[in-house]
Amino acid sequence: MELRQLKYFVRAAERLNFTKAADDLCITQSTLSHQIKELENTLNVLLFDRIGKRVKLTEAGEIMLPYARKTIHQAEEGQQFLQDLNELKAGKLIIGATYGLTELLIQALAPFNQAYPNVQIQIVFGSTADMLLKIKQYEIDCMLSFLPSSYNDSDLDIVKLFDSTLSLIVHESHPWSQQKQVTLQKVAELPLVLPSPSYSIRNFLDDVLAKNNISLNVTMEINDIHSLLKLTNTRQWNTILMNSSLFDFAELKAIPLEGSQMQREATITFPADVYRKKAVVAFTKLLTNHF
Amino acid sequence: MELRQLKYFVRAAERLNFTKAADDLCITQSTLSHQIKELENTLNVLLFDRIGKRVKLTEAGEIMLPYARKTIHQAEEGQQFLQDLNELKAGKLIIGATYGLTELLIQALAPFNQAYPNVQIQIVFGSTADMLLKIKQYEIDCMLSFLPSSYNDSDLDIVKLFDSTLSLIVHESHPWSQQKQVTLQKVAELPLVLPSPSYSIRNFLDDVLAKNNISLNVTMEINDIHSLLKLTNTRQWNTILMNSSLFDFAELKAIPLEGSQMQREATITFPADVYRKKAVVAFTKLLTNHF
DNA sequence: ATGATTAATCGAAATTATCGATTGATATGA
DNA sequence: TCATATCAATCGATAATTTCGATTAATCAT
Repeated sequence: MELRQLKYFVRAAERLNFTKAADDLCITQSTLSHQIKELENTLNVLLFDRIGKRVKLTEAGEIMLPYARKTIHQAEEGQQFLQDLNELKAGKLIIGATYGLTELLIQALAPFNQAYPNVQIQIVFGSTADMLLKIKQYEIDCMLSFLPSSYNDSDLDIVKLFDSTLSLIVHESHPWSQQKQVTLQKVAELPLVLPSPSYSIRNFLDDVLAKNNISLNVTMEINDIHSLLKLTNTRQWNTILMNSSLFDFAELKAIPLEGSQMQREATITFPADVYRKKAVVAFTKLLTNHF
Repeated sequence: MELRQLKYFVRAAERLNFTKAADDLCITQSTLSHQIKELENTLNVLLFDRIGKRVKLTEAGEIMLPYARKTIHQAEEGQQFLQDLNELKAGKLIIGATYGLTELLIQALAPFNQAYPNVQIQIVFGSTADMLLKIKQYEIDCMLSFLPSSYNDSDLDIVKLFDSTLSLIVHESHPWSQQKQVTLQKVAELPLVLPSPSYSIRNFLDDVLAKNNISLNVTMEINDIHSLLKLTNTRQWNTILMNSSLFDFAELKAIPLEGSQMQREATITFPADVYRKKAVVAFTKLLTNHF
């Protein structure tokens, strides 16, 4: 059993297609087949069911997969530690983020990159659920999301960044733009463009609406936050977002919605009990110092 | 970086003497030196200080050592789990069954659990059609049902367990309780409580009745086999079931119905052409040995 | 039927690990 | 101080392993 074989196995298990997995790994399908077989021999157990031209994990394969992942990760963690020791002259930081925190992320990246120009950054956007999966599979180093800091999972370490309030976003020329608060009832009068139901903020909003038995005047749905703000900037529509999603549109105003259940926590989440890269610590410090 | 190299490293770090470590590992000192150097190259850091003929861990080596140990351990832990699985010290068995075979299933489960106490068992009751779907989607490992062993489906592997005969179930105090057979005509005279039409045995029975143009005196329908037997045990009603459904009611007698089309095969069915878990094989052996 | 897709297999080539012998450095002890 | 023993590094040769490319056989979709 070698790390190489475990890496091949994990990729094959993820793809459930030897040819494509081999492609990913930059080896031939023949090599992959051979090495998987070799691994199966040393483990004395079949890892894949070969059903015709299909492959599928056996029970043993399902069991071995998380061990393989953990083994590989463990080795890489040690390597990462050594690299960090080399004074952040190298390294890689993989950040997951939900779309609602795009603006926060982008604001944080600029100073981080200035401070550590040699740290390679990789951003992965996705849903909170996607991210949680990736965190557990060690695919990302940390994630920015609206996860309650009370969310209970011993595999996770969740740090609160700030509270964010569900807000009506209007152009500064809008008659309400100077108001300190606004009720949902009033918002129902306005023409709105909202984020698609695939966004967690939309689910949050829909929950609130259902609880208060209010329905809105939704003229458009769109699955990109930046486009949403651009449309609001045309003065033709208004939208609803967490106020933290609004950053560098100088002409837009966020008016918090009145009510107690309108707040969510923006948090940064890490896999618990594993060594935290220097780059991750630096990035986190940058974020928390900001608030 | 390979597990082999990590193992060499750990031994060398423990011995702080390459020659002796190499001896322990059954390789030559030359090989050990070479592989350590290779590891140092991929990690881009020196793991040992070579002071004259002495070797001693560097700071990096000290850091890497626990990671190397953990990595190796992680891999071996997975291997151990698979080994256990192979000896049925672990594992999971998902069995589908139709309600009519509840008693058979329960009788088989006790000795199985005694033999393999660490195998987790999950039972899924449902109709034969449900089960067939689940089998094809690999959601269950096997199913117990009254499926004809001649049922033709290349995706399935069907093994006959025994023949079961449609029977009148009466209390031992019933005047007919010593009879060897009884005709459907006679049964029509008795007050009956029958399984609901959602059960396959009921469909089977209804088919037989239609073919013979007989109708019964049904006072109650109930969708639970055990309750059916309890009601029969009160002497107030009688019922009709496959004789194999009757197990541990000592005071009840099953009188086979006369006729050639009264038999059905109890079978165990597997998805064909896929790896069969050790637990499945053991469970099947236990069942077939019983008959 | 037919063509496309996929995993297994086989022999050859490339790469890598291992060995044995040697070297050079350095402790140790007379 | 000098000989000797010990130890890791190095080198060239060999053995083992990995990888590749081509082919086969099975099966899936049309």
